[in-house]
Amino acid sequence: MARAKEASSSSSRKSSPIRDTPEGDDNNESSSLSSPSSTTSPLTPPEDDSSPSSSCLLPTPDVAESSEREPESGPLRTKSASGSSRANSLDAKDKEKRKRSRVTPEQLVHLERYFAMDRSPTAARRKEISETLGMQERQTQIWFQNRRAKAKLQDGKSKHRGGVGAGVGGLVDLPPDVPPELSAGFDSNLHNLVHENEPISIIPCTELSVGSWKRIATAVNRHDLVAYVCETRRCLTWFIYSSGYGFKMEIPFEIVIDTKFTNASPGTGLASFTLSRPPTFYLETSPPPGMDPNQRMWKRCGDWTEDMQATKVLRHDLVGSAVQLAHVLRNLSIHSAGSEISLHHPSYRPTPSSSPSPGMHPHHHPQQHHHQPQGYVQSGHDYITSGSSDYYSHERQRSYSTGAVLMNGNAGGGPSSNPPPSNIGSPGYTHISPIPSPNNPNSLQYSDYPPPTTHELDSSSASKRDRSYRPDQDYRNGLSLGGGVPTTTTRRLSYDDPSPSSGSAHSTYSSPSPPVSHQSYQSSSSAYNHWGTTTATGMGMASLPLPSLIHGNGVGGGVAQRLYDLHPNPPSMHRPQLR
Amino acid sequence: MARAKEASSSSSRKSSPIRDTPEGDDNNESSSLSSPSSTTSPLTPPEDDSSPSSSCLLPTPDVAESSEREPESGPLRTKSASGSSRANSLDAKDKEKRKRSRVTPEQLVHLERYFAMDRSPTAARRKEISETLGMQERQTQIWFQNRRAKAKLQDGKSKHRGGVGAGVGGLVDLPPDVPPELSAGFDSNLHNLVHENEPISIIPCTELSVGSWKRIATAVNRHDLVAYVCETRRCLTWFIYSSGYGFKMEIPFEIVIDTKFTNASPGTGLASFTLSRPPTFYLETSPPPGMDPNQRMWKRCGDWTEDMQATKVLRHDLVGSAVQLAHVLRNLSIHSAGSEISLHHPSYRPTPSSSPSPGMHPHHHPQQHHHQPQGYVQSGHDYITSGSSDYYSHERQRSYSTGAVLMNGNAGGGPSSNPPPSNIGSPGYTHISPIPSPNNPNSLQYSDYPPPTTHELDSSSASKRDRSYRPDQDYRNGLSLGGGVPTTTTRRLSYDDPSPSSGSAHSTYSSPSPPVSHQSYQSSSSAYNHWGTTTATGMGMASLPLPSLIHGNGVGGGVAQRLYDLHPNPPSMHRPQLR
DNA sequence: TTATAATATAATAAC
DNA sequence: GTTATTATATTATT
Repeated sequence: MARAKEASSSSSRKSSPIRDTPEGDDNNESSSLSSPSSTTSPLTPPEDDSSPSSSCLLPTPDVAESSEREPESGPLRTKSASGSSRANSLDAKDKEKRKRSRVTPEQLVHLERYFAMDRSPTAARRKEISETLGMQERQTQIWFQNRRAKAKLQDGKSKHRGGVGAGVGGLVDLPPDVPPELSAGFDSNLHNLVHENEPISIIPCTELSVGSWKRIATAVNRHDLVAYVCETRRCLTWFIYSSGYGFKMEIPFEIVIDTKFTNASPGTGLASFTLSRPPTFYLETSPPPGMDPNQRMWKRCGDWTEDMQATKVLRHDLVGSAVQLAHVLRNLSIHSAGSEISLHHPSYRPTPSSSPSPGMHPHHHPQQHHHQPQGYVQSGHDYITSGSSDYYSHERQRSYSTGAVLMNGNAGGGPSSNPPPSNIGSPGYTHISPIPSPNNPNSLQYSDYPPPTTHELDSSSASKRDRSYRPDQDYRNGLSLGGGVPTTTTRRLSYDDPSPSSGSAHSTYSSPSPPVSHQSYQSSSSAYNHWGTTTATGMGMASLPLPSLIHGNGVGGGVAQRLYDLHPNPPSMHRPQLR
Repeated sequence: MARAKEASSSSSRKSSPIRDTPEGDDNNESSSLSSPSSTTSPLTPPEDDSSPSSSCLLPTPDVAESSEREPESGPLRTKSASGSSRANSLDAKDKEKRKRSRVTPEQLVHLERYFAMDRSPTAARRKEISETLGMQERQTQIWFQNRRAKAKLQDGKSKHRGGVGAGVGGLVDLPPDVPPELSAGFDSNLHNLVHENEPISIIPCTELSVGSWKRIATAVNRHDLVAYVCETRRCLTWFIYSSGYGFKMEIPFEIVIDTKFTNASPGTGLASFTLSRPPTFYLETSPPPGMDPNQRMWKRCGDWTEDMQATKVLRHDLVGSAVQLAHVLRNLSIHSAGSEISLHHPSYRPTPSSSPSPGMHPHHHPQQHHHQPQGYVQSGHDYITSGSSDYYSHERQRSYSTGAVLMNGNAGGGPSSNPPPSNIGSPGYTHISPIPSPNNPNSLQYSDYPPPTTHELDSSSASKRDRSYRPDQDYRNGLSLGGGVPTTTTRRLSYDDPSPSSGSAHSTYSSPSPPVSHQSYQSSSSAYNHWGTTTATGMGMASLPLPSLIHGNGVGGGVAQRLYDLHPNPPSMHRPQLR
């Protein structure tokens, strides 16, 4: 589809490239010449000079001659032009074109954010970015290229120096081997994305649910779900990136009345937080592409979760790094003695339809009941069955997780119409988004689940991403914390029964019911097992396949959408310009 | 074959590179870093993201957790392995292999030359090149691929810009639309191949004969026969590329005592040059693959034509672009008034066995008589019969021309044994090459002529080449000069009767006798008409189908060989290392 | 000189 | 073998 075109267009790179001025030349070959020249080499080069003359004389001698193309260029090439003698004659002339545009500070801010979200945007995505920022596609492509190179360098450096820290590509995998503490902001991109003024500690996580509202980290680099603790401000924060903008809810330590930690799979745990009151919601105030750039700020707003569940449901379940979560809970516990420590350490070689592991009793709030998916049956494809080998090979599997909410409330498959005007920001926001709900089962057919091996989900980038193996981004640091899970003190002050909502099933893997959030209802198909598997794999989240960027409004309908961008119903479109 | 393997193997690039030290340290902490920015800019100033901060501090984890961005392909990455935290340990091993090698300047020089000769060498050829240059086959393959892509881009560009000049594939076919003058060097590859220090003007040509020695351009891109004029040095040059090395003979304007121009077919003409003395011969001094690369130079040497005919026969017949040739002759004529203008404009729809056209009286020198092949009979496939439609479709036809001389003197079909030591360079060179001569008619059986549509000739690449239509290289720029042929002034100073040797029959098409060189003689059959056809096509030269590289030593025997590399008996192997 | 826009090329991967 | 894309290496620029 569209993609193809873009791709093609991109190809034009050279032709139209950067510069408006068609100039082009190219030829280059720079390399060729460079080498020769550099060299020492005696022969050919020398004589060249003579050639110059030739160029003048002849009708069109050599190569490029292209001189025609640019009058302006005089500088460089002029002389050499002739180059007749040496093979590279071409080269000489080449250059010139380089106009070297400069990204504006504003653009830079956005670019960095996009980069933080996805280091290698697809052509389609690049195009959007380009349009949004008013840059040429080629320019954007190059920017990302260089940015990746830069990141890599930095990573390399930091590693050499610091040793551990920053993972390879600037991604922060997980705590290398021994990072008992919360991982700090190792990822500059992430910090940039979150843009907090206070220091924060990132909590690697893959899934967050509040009532039937759920958010699943789509892909490794997507940073569309980030949890962090700010000791300074004494609060926990759930950051969500959707449609190019950020949303977050802050939970002051003080309102956490109870916590519970459950070991989900090796290295992965489920932390449940019970609050005494709803968190505080924020959305980003980002400057329209063209105006005051660096001004991104957090602006307080009303509950942007679907049905405002976060206001109604006071239990938050976060699946993420066991170590990190345990650490967080421990810290919270400091304030008061906690209790309720649930170490559930499922065997790593679970049998496909294993029974729910002990201590993993799903529980959910009353409010969410209406959203409760029911009748889920898992027949199980058992990824798990493969045994330990799967443990690390999960990346090949796709995350079946989800039965998700569509991005901008785009229900079934049609492109989303212009989403409801920003409900966000307005406290009284009533959820309007046409999220596929149980009521509308058709919007999401589980039958559509792609086969396990497939992981293509982003409708917009599917074709292109297919080949995106991208080794460099693939660091799965198994962080095998071993099965052992840190104990956590939990304090329970009240409110609600700590049993997690059934819908969220964070217990993951051993539990037969899919983690799929609210709309998940449904049926029997074996496909539902996937979750268990996913979680089982190392950090679990890493294995989530969905790659592409969210931000898509109308884009692909149906299936693709439901897969990623799961539960975001955040304010769709509050940024008109972002398209 | 091997190739497949190589390709497959490569997949993981990154894993190992970056992080060598697995160790990790710890982290430090946390928060600190993030807000750094706090500084002046409220939000995230662009810079911060970058890294600075992060790089310093970051120990570890964070976000992503997961690792890899997507499960997808899993192939390679087994990764799984160790439980240790970071996965990459393993995968590292798998791939990595291809670390981005860099071709050396020396290799580049050779590669460019090979490329100039043939843009798409066959696998066999690539293998040879690889061995010669010490590169991996895969590497060579990729180099050619990329080089082709580059050439295409450049061509595209140049075309857009300059319009005329450089033909599509960098080939110089003929003067685009209005180039009345000699086509200058539009083809950088060609110039690189010829490597003259002075500016030159290429004369598109397809066939050259001197006595019974004949050279036919094998394929469009082969550049194995290039004629050019160097105004600076005031000489005509016939360049021949064979076995990876170049040979040339220079004809100073001064020694041209007579010229004659005959129109052969639309756009194609035959220029006959009568000299007052033999030309000067040169061979390339190319550096052995491993040593001083750019050192290719022309070294004077003795006559390298078969039987040293160029020393004995002073008449040179060149078939090529009518316009260009006419222009050349005109220039030569400037020196003295010429005469002898023969405009023979055969009908373009010749009937298969048409009678010889007027004015096309074949003539040949006495000397060559002894080489005259005799008794050849051609049964004649008539390609020509197809009529005008063939005019432009000629490229699909094969050049029947030839009854050729084998490359390194390899007669019939067996692989050539090590060719005779360089006879070249030694003035007294006596031709030793076992060229299939009339004496050994069996070595070449005309009966083997492949069917008209096939043009596959290179034994090594035959199968592969079959489909080589190669649109991009096929520009027959119609240059439709119309049937009209430019008149040419000829000056005749003496020496010999201008009547061309019968053997060479350049008169082409209307003449029943084939242009086939020395052994051609022969007879009546309609098959001989092909020349007319070939020539008839636009520039003619472009239409010659034989694509592959010459250079073949022992490679295919028999038929294939005789087709291309026709009369090259140039010094075989004067470059030992080149194999 | 550093940092970054551009360019060029090796290598891939999907057709 | 072609096209598109990425990782790199280099160059040019500011």
